[in-house]
Amino acid sequence: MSLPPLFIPAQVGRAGEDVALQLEVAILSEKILPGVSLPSERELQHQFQTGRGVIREAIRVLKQKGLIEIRKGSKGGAYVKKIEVSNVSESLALFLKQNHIDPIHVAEFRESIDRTITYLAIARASVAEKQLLVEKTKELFVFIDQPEPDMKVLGEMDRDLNILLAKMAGNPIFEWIMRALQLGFSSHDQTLYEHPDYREKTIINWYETAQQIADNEPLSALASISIHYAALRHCLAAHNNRAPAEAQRPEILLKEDGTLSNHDKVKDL
Amino acid sequence: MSLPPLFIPAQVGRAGEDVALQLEVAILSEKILPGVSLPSERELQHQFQTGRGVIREAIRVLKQKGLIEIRKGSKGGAYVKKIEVSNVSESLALFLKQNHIDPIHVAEFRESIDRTITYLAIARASVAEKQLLVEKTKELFVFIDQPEPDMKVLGEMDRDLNILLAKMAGNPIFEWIMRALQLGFSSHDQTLYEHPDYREKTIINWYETAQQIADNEPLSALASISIHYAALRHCLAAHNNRAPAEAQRPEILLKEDGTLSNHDKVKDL
DNA sequence: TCCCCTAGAATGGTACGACCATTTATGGTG
DNA sequence: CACCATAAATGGTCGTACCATTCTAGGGGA
Repeated sequence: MSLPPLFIPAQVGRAGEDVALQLEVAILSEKILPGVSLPSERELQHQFQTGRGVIREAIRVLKQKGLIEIRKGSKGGAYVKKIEVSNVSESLALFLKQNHIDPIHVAEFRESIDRTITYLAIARASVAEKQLLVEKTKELFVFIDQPEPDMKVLGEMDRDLNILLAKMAGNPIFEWIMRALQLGFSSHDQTLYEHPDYREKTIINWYETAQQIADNEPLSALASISIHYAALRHCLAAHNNRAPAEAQRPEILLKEDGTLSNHDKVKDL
Repeated sequence: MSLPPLFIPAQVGRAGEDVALQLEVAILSEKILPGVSLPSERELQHQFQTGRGVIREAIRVLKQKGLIEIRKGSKGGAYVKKIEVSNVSESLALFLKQNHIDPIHVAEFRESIDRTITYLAIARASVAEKQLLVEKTKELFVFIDQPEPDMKVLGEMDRDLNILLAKMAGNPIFEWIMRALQLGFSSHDQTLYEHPDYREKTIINWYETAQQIADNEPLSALASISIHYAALRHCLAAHNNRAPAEAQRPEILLKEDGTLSNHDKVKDL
């Protein structure tokens, strides 16, 4: 109760956006703190003087933005949470996905990021963190010589290693970028792990890089990274030759074919 | 019509997510192309065998993800669009806002990106592009010695220069990242332009960098960039000293104060 | 014939009410 | 004291009605 009620009635026509905006402001300005729930939908409905549908749509938007988390049942509701890197990464991943980025460009970008991350990690990470990285890379060795390794597990370990390293750089933006890249192209490093040859080399390379990071040898570590990406480029080139896959983007369909209804313009499954 | 109807009825309990997911897959797999609209809400309602509210919530999610654009009226509907950088930058900005990212981290990230971009631009851009960059940087000189420069125009020119340079790197990812950064922190480089001293130095530095790129002198160009960011760091440090702004994040409130209703836990306006 | 303008249709936006499903708290029963 | 049934709170779904906006087609006037 009380409260010059925090929220004011929404204007019609864009009530949804209005409500979402007011709630977002309240959250970002920390008038509602992480861990606390927003009022229930029915309560908000009263405060905003609007229909419940509007409230629900606004809440969906906030949920999508990663600002809140929704729980069902008694004591349920929309709980404010801290934005986490993983939430934000999705949009970049989506973006990269829909724009058909050439894997070679992704590799190039990642190499650039990786080099900086490595450099920073050597300078900033604690001895314990560096040692942890080495230990984690050691775990990869169980995959060597296996004829049929569990690619899912291997990919996940690789991903975790990359994120761990990014964290060690001590700059959250790098972690964000790395997570986004992993989300968008989890299948990416897979190409390297597919061939037993490359797999072994890549795993050894990971271990050596970690060791060089732990030993504070930036030049050696950067050299290892160069080797890794040279292998990746080589591998990608081989793939491309096998399947040139022109991937021409279809142009936007114009609407002059007025004879078709919307869902007739849709490609068949 | 036709169609083994593209979409299948949604399960209850999480129908909204289900619908959103199916629509997203249809869009990302290009079963529905950019510029074409999804079926109307009422049509989707039939295809998914669900209520209209569910459809609307799903559509809100897609809109928030930046996958579609909604138009009212006849021939209105949810039109698929290509994802644009603005969506990425919005979530990036949101992330930085709620997590109180240190500007120094942004600068660090940008420096890393800038160095790679410069390196690539020297290797890949055409002579004409490089000359264009030089010409554009020359235009900055009109701002030197002006006591009250139009910061808006200056900021815009700086932004365009950055994006132009990113384009010259010949890898779209760098361009997009640069655009996102510019949109997310347009105010960022402003700090450098605010002081007449730094302003002049920064402008001269831009020109020198462009010239060195045109002359294919990567090492000199990288040195110039280092100087630029050293100045930026210095400038940011000065700002921080003036306003330490501890910005302690309040810890998550626990729920043991069961006597208060949800909206009583909210801070007053 | 040509232009404008209005009426209708299509579509998203809002409101309300009912009921279901899930979760938590409460209190009774063994 | 432990366990379980019941009630209450809350999000999730459905359906209907109506409003607001936009496009289109057809009619009326110049």
